[in-house]
Amino acid sequence: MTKKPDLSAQIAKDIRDSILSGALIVDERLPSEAELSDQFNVSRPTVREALKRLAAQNLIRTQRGATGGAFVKRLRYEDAYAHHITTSTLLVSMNDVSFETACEARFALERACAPLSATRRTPDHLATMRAEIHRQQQPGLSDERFCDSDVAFHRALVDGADNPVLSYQLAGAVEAMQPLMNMITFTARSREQIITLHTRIADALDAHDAAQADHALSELTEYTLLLGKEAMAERAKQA
Amino acid sequence: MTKKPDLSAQIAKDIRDSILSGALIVDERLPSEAELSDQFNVSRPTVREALKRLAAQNLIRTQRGATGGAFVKRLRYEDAYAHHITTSTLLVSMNDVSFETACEARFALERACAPLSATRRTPDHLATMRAEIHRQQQPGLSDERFCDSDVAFHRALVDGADNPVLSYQLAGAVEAMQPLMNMITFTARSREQIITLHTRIADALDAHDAAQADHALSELTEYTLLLGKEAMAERAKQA
DNA sequence: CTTCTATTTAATGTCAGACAATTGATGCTA
DNA sequence: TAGCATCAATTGTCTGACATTAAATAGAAG
Repeated sequence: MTKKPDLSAQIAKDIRDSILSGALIVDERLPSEAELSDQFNVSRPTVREALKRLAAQNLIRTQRGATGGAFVKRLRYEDAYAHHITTSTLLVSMNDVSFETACEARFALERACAPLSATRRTPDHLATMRAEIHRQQQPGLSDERFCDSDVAFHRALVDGADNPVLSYQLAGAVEAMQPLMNMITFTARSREQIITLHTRIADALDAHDAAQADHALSELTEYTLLLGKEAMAERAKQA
Repeated sequence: MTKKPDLSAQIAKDIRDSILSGALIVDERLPSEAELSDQFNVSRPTVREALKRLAAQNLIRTQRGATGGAFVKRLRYEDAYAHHITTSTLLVSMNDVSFETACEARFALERACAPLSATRRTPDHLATMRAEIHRQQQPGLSDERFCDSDVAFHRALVDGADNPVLSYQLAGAVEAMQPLMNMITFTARSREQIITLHTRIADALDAHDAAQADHALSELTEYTLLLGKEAMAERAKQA
């Protein structure tokens, strides 16, 4: 039952808890590395390792110079996004999540956004969606670019709900699917099908028609699952 | 436009990219700290800071001893959960996300799970939900405990969908709301109301009735928003 | 020959002290 | 007052050492 002491991890946990509990507030300066090593009775390198751990989690930022030091960082969506996406992607790839599971999660969440997006989408969101649809129609587009555009389209849909919490959680599900989507070979016919559905979705949001959007998204879910199943079968045959 | 070099951050990025790209696979051993300091032409403490960053992101684990070293870590849901939840919580609290926004996100996502949960929930999930409902009826229960039970109830609902990706993304939205929920004072009457809706949800899932579950969840959303609005008004009055 | 034990060894964990680089603050000068 | 040089505090980095851990190995006992 003896735990594994790891001073830098313990110290990081201590400070992290202080931030989480509100004992340390945003932009507050932590004691200097020298002071911390006194307080915790460890050497400066050990304190530094702890601080680097916190920095990796976007909990603090450091600044050099006379008035420098480590400061509690206001966690921004942009910073959290990158982390969230890589974690989600790794979770999917390292735990052998099936195409079906990832696909189901993604579209279930997107359908949760659709009604809100139908109400709140701005002309800007619609313009982005139309632009991506247009891009998807380009003849020489590689499969990978097609996927990129697909993600951009869906991101606009989600952002149309104008709820940053939703956007954040969704980003993980949408981006985590991309590696799986990239395993699909999109034929001209399947692209056409997808673009038709994208257009129906954009039209529905344009018309503030949540039911239509939901219906088109449902069809898109089914179709994507079918494409995935085909791609997996193809892959299995080659092995 | 001069960037800020920060060797340990750069090295961490290098290694992280190698993991993300698949150049380093799960359980593969990284070079020793001494070898890494040679490769990157930096000192061992700098390498260590980089490795600690990666460890904080659950990307590697380290092991002491003769055959020890740093190994690419299989990212587990349990590990990712804790990180995801603290990040989501901080995002909400540090960016002044309103009760309405967080609540809307949470219930929109839960409603996305409900149809799946109506199909797949096991007797185990139902039992958990019933147990939490029972707990919520206890007379002396503190508001905080009531919230805990509420979270547990909804977690069971989400887990009933039997989709780990969904559960993961949802956990962030549900847990991030807890601090906001804790600002609410639950009267006997409001608890009764919530318990009634929880019972309707459990009954609906029991009967595989997705429409009923959705309807009850919709009512619960409205009611929670109302409670939140009252709590915020109360709070504003006192200030 | 097998089994247990002691030793070796390679790795991470920690420490101490030093110097470099950065940057706001201070004080001097014109 | 404005501009400039200096100072001081702090993080960033390096060197070298020792402590701790745990597998592998060699040796002793049965």
